[in-house]
Amino acid sequence: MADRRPYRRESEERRREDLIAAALDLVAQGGLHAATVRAIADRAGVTPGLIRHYFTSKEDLTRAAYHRLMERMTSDSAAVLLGGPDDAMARLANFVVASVSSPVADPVAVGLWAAFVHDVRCDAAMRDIHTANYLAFRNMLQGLIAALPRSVSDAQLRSDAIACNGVIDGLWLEGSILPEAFSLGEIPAIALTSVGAILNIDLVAAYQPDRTLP
Amino acid sequence: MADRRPYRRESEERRREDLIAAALDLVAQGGLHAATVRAIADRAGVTPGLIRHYFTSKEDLTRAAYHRLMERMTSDSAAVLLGGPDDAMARLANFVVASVSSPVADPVAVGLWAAFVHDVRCDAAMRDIHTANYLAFRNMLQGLIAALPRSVSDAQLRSDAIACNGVIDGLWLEGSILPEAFSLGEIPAIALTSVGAILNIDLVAAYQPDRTLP
DNA sequence: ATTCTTGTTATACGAGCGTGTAATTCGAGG
DNA sequence: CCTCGAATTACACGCTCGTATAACAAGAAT
Repeated sequence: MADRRPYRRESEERRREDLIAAALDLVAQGGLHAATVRAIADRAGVTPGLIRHYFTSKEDLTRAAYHRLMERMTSDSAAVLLGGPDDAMARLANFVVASVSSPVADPVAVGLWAAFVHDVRCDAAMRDIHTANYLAFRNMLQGLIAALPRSVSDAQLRSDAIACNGVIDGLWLEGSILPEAFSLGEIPAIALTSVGAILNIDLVAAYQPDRTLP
Repeated sequence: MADRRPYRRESEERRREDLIAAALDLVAQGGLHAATVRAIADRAGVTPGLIRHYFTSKEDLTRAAYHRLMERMTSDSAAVLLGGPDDAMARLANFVVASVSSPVADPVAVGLWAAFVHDVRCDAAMRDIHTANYLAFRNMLQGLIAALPRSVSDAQLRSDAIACNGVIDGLWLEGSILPEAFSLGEIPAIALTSVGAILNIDLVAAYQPDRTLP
């Protein structure tokens, strides 16, 4: 037998990582139907058979990819809290702005996220992944709200967090799907004003953009 | 040849209608990949070939289905305005509640909507459909806000509409994807409070549920 | 050097996809 | 009642899908 394709052995972690990244790239670019086993393997630089060596089925890979996506989105939002100001209002304001700005808010990210929504509804494992990450995000937000110099009941705190999460998600969605419908900085400004109105504080004045970046 | 399937001739409008409804049903139930030409034809009670007689391609049918879906969602929200109270605040309150309640807010509807998001990003025709319907909804909301007894600038009115639309969309999304995470009536109540806070009015008191229904 | 494990490639299979094209049969107009 | 256009069915084609399985080779162990 002539020329068989040469290859290098890699760690399981590395291979799973590459396959997941390839799958997410393809879904982002061409939707769910573009992420076929052959295309994923090709982009990851391996042959299709290898996918079934690391994932029991394509569905298994899909779940892993969704898990990774949600992790990335939550951590991108949380990143802004590290090294930021200490003031509670400023921290909340920065978090709100980051959540409706790039890279969290991004046409590709929304398309990617939407591709999995149907499965979240129908697949229990997918729903668990979603629930955990949704609550993680909301609790992060609730923690920031709780740190504000106000005194409200626990029930009120929960309602405030849901409401603020709602307006952030809604603006994230609209700004990402239809970016050309809004002027530059319009969505972040509206997000600050709205969250401020819901919590009855002046978030616009509290916003402290990161001056360590150009 | 023996037994060929009997059939009745129907109007073009009726056939297109049935095929679109069948496609939407299938996407809602099993995602985009479940809406194959064969499955659509089967559900519509015809044979696959007929689809290409009324639509130039499957993509053409997909666009028509998305158009129909968006129409339905907007008109479901608008329906609450007909025959409702005359008071501007009450009209807005009812509209807000309807937008985050069944049938507008519904797990199936969200799954259906999400299935098309990727195409909206990549297909110009799909994006046009989306833009038109998004703006129609937002303008309807803006009209309700403009009718309130307040005096604000046009720019402020636009910002208010975007913000209210954002919180409505966000709550619609979260309540529909994860209904079990909220208690009964929690989402509508939060929607009223939030929109009221953004507009600085008491929407909760203004809400007048339709008493003609049981 | 040689062996052995197993990560990796190669290849095949059946099912289902969207799409063309020809054969039928419905039902309206004469 | 007959005719005839066209709505509808029937069928085949080429392709791609996810999966199964066998052959191979890389690299650590000896």
